Amino acid sequence: MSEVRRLEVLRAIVEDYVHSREPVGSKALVDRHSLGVSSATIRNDMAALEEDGLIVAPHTSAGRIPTDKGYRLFVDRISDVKPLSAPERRAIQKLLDGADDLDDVMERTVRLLSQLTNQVAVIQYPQLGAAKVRHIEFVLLAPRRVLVVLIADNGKVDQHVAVLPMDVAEDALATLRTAFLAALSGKPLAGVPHRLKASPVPAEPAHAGIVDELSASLAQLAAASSEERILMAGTANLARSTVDFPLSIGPILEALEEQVVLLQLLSEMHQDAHGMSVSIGRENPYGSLAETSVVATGYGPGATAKVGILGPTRMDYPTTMAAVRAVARYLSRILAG
Amino acid sequence: MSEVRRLEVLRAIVEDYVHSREPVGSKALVDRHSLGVSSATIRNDMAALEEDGLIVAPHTSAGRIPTDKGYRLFVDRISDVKPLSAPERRAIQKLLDGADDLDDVMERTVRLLSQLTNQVAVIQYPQLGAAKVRHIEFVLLAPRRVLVVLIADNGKVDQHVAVLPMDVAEDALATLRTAFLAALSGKPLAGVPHRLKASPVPAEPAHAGIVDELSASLAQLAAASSEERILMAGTANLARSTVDFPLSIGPILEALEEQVVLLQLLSEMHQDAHGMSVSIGRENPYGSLAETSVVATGYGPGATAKVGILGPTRMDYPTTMAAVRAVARYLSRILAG
DNA sequence: ACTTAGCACTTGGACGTGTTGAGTGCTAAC
DNA sequence: GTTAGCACTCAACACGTCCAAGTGCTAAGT
Repeated sequence: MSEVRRLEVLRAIVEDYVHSREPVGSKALVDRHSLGVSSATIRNDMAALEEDGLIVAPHTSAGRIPTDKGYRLFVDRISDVKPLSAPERRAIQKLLDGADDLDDVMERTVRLLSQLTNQVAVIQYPQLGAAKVRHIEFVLLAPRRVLVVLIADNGKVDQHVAVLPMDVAEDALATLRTAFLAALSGKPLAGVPHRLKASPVPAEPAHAGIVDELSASLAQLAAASSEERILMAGTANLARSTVDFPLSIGPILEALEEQVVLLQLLSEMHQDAHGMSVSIGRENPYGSLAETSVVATGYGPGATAKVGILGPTRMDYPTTMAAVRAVARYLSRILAG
Repeated sequence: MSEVRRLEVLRAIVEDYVHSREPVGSKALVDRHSLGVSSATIRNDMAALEEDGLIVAPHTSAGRIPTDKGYRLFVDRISDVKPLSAPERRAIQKLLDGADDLDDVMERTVRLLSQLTNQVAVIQYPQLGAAKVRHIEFVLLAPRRVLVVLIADNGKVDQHVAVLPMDVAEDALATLRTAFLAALSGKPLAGVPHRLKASPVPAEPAHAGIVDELSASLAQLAAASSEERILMAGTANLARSTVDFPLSIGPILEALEEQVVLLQLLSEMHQDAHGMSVSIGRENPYGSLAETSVVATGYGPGATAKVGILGPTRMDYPTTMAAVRAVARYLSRILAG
């Protein structure tokens, strides 16, 4: 019983099952693939594969379907990534080159990826802990309300309305801005809260309350800005892929809305040799995503932020992985340029 | 055959059907409601209601369910809005009072409303065409890349990266900023593109290309900023409400991702005497939302922006309308304060 | 030591049939 | 205008039968 043929059989089962969505039997296999042996031999191989926990039969007289473990072996050892078609590559390039804003890039990327894979696409904003303070702006909205704007050197802008304990003049505010800017400009966002606490910005006693309030706002902004965010697209694709299993769509949508779970999931995934992260079915610890696989990869400087897709365990891994990888590469290029 | 009893029967049918999700027959009606007449009489009334197109029978030997027209009559003439419970009111107040940012307010509102109604909640950002330019900022990111930030007086901030045709010094940029600010400060966002075109900001010949580029960026920003945006939450609720009709969820999710459709829909709805807008089933022109009703109302200054929910035609209109109205009122109060 | 043909066995799904119960419309009496 | 009574319809359910796909096993073949 040759070892390599057994893997070949597993590959055939995975490919057929992904394609047909139906358990695949020994007869069907020898018909569709030229394995050079009879169905009886295949049956023996299948029994061995089942013994190893790589495939299961839903019921006695049905064909086999891959288990999570089977998919895992398939992804790790059997499948070869198939490159994208030329038109697909052109589409990626064309769409992403048209973007200007960071927000725009993120949005286009996630839409593109969801269309390319027919799955739900998610993208994590570049992690900003390493980003530095580029600019600070105070804008007087009303006598005691100041819009505090913090601009990071990677183009991300966040704002927050601070309510002051007393009135403040425009020019006093401008002076304060200069002081804050001198203290923080070029410093990493992540260190802002600590820095403000350790060495407060000096101020006339009359303005102490104001400075405190502004410091608090800036600290909060810096924290919020280095907090991670997620964008997603293609949730409608869920409906198609779970059409035969409509119960499961609710929990998945919930998990998607709960960004914390997604962030956790993305950050916990460990990359393989090629920098791709794949989590299959119950490999992830979230019950509501038990039937769901995630294919992701890092992008951008240091490949710290993740971009990827989320779909049913029964998915076309080679093609999906190719799409995710290609998009991430273009994306990194765009962000670097 | 009394006219008022016929409406009473319609009301009973709507209420029972919304509650049970099953066609309701004459016998069940007299059991659950004390109408004071026999089932045979109800049958006559039902026949009349069906004649009027207010209810239909899915098949010969089944009970009746309301038509869109039936729901319409129910909403317009029969139902009375039931006030929210005290705990619900407290929850609204507590949650919304904790918000600071405009973005934060929007997000909290939409989450709250989706939880309150168990439906998909949507909210349209306050329309910004009437907002005015509060502040402009140019931030040099790289030799020829300038982050253009436009701050409106309602607290909304938008940014865009402009790529200049030549290098520019920090101080020259500061001078330009002052010039732009002088020209645009306090002017309505909507008028910015035209204003820049009609009377361009003066510049030394050497900076002409730069000024053009910055003008274009600002014009684009102003246009994008007065463009309408939508936030939504609770899509997972769709799964529950369409559990017996899983085919329909896909198109609805698509429509939700296509913000243009939603904006169109919200803006086209006409308000009733109480300021509420209700669109029932096929009353809206979008095929994919044929089974979907929308309950919305305006909020904020002038009640121009809309907030509301979206759910199956078979929904509890009185309760839903009460929740939407209450949230919109609190929201208006918050934004005004 | 593998491979293969053959065969008995299992079983979900498709199909046909009968039964039931909720619900209707109609008619005739009140 | 209301009601009791009745014949009728039809989806839903429960069975029973049949069939095709698929399996595991055994014995023979290379």
